[in-house]
Formats: sequence, C-alpha cells, structure tokens
Amino acid sequence: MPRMQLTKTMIIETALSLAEQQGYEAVTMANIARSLSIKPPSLYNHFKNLEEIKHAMAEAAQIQLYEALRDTEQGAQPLLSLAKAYVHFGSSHPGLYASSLPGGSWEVSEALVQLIADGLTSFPLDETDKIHAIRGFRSMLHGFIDLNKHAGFKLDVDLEKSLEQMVGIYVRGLQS
Amino acid sequence: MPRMQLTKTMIIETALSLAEQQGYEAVTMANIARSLSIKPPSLYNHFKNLEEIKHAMAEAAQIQLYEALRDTEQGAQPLLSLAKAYVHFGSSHPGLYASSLPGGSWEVSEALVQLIADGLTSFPLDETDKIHAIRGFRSMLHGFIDLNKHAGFKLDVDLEKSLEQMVGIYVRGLQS
DNA sequence: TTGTAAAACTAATCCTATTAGTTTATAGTT
DNA sequence: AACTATAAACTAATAGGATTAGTTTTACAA
Repeated sequence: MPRMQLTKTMIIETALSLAEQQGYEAVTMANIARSLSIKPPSLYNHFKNLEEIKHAMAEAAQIQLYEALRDTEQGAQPLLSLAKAYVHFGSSHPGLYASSLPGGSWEVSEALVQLIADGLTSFPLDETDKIHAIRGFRSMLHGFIDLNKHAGFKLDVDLEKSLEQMVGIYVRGLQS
Repeated sequence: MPRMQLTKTMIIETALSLAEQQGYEAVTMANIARSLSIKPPSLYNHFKNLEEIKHAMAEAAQIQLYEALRDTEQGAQPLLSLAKAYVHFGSSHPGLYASSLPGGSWEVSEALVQLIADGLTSFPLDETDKIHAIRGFRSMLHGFIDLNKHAGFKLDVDLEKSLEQMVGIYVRGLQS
C-alpha cells in the first residue's frame, strides 16, 4: 500500500474540525482537501463521495456527543443534568452537533438512547412507554437546540430557565 | 414600469412549489428561473439574492403553517389537536415546513405563538411561565418532526402513539 | 414621439462535486 | 537489488450552482 500517510481517520478529523471551527456548511471537498494540502480528487481514493464522508463524520460526532453526556454528573435530577449537557453540547458546538445528525452507527445511537433510559429508571414504565418517553425527551432537546439555531425564540426571556422549566414539566408529567 | 409580468409573489410561489414538490434543496436560482422560463440573472431584478428569496418564502410558508393550525378542531384536548396538526403539516409537507424555518415576520410568529397560548388557557401560568411553556411545546414538536426527517427514530414503535404520549406527558406536567 | 428606467438578456467569474486518465512512489516478490 | 503491481496522488475536464457587469429591449410617461 503506497503513500498511505493519509488515512480515513485523518480526513474525518479534518472535516470535523472544519465543522467545529467554520460551521457545517464549510464541510466541502475543497475545504477538506485544502486543510490537508492535497487536491480534492485525492479524497475519492478514500471515500466514495462527500455523502460518505458526512456519514463517517456523523459516527465520530455522535461518539463525542455520547462521551459528553456520559461524563455528566448524575445528581438528584439525572434527566435535567442530561438535558443541560445535551443542549450545552448542541449550542456550544453547533458544527459538531450538526455533523452528528445524519445518523451514525446503530451501536452509538443505542448507547445514547440507553443514557436517557438510565435517567428514566425511577419512573415505572413498560418497554413501549419507555421508548415513547425517550423519543419525547430527545425531541424536546433537539427541538430546543434547533429552534434556537434558527432564531426561533425571539423574546427576551432567559433561555436556560426555559430549558429547566421544559424539562421540569416533562419530568412531572412522567411522574403523574 | 416596463415588463412587470413577473412579480415577487410569482417568484415566491414558484419557489415554494419547488420546495413542496422537489424538496427544499431544489430551491436554487437555476431551478426557480427554469420554472419561470427566464434566466437566473433576471431574478436579481426582484430580489437581492437567494437568501432574500428564502426569507420571503419563510414568511409565506409560515402563514400556510399558521392557517393549517388555525383551522384545527379545538376539542377537549386543544394542545393535542394542535400538536397533531403541527406534526402532520411538518411531515406531509417537509419542503414547505423547511421553508418556514428561516424566520418569517414577527406578526406571523406572534400569531403562531398565540395559537399555542390559546391551548394553554386552562393552565394557571404567569406570563413568564407561559413563555417557557410555549417554548417547550414548540421545541417538542419541531424536534419530533426534525428527528424523524433525519431518521432519528429507528425502532418499530408506532410514531403517532409516541406523539400522543409525548404531548400527554407534557400536558400532565403542566397540570401538576 | 421620444426618453427613461425597469426588466430582461448574454457573458463572465468563481464557487462547488465529481470523473477520467495519468503519473508516481512504495511494498512485496523475484 | 531490480521489478512489478497497485495504491494514492496528480492534472484536466465537465456540469451545476450563485453572482456581477454590461447590454439590449420594452413599456410607460412626458
């Protein structure tokens, strides 16, 4: 295997730091190649096309998201800690979070879901209801991040408070 | 004003039907121009650039979303009806819904918020808590639509049921 | 009827992604 | 140590986007 200085991992790491520093829209073949001091066509020796690169990015970004959540303090309100960590990750690393959306691997998705499931253990839910509850929780958090990105919340009311209230309402709804 | 057959409204309507029929990514200067049987540069006589066109689209799309929600039956569970109408609109008109996200006008945004506020009247909330509750509700619904679009919910569990449960949990949380 | 200005046009520039075809360097084999 | 096959880079090209400059056309107003 000749000239294998350049690896898939290097390409994905370069693409992710591009997303992190200049936004997800900056993830182009031209920009990735420029960052690596190669020409765009060379990338096709390692990935079929840009879509494949973005899929690989999603997997790596999802792992970073997972690790950020896993390292969260599990205090008295595990769902609130999780929510804050999730929204904080999405808001402070928008490019990375956007990178994670296209999908990723089944295992990491599952691990992420398990993290939420762990926060739900204190509520008596059968398997199906647990899945519904997890979907609702993720929807809430993702929607909060994404609406914010689209400047959805215009009023001058504390965002962090909104997040706390939202999670508070949801948790009380699970209890009753 | 010479040759004013082409109006801003015609351009926006063309762009919206492009989004509706071929997806939001199909909203390009080239495609809009092609649909109108003109050349792309002609569009710049009416709009500064593509971004401005997309802003105008957002306003029109948001009105359509508002009207779809306004015409909703206000039964015993107004928030559930609203949620179903919202998610149904987002899922069955993904291009239109995506068009609405970049913003729109303040008045329409406000009207949309008011629609949710109307569904919240039976709950005793002060002004600030009402805003938090509205933000949470919108986050939930938008997140549900968007995660679905990104194939976020992989498990074979009824989606409509998930939506009902999610709204049910939130409403119970508001009550307690 | 003529002049002006709006609205179309053509042609060009500068981005993308992607493919074809070519060169080069290296790893493994003789 | 020389040879060869191949991976991995390259150049050059195509096709599609947004946008700008400059030109022509046309409708209306004076």
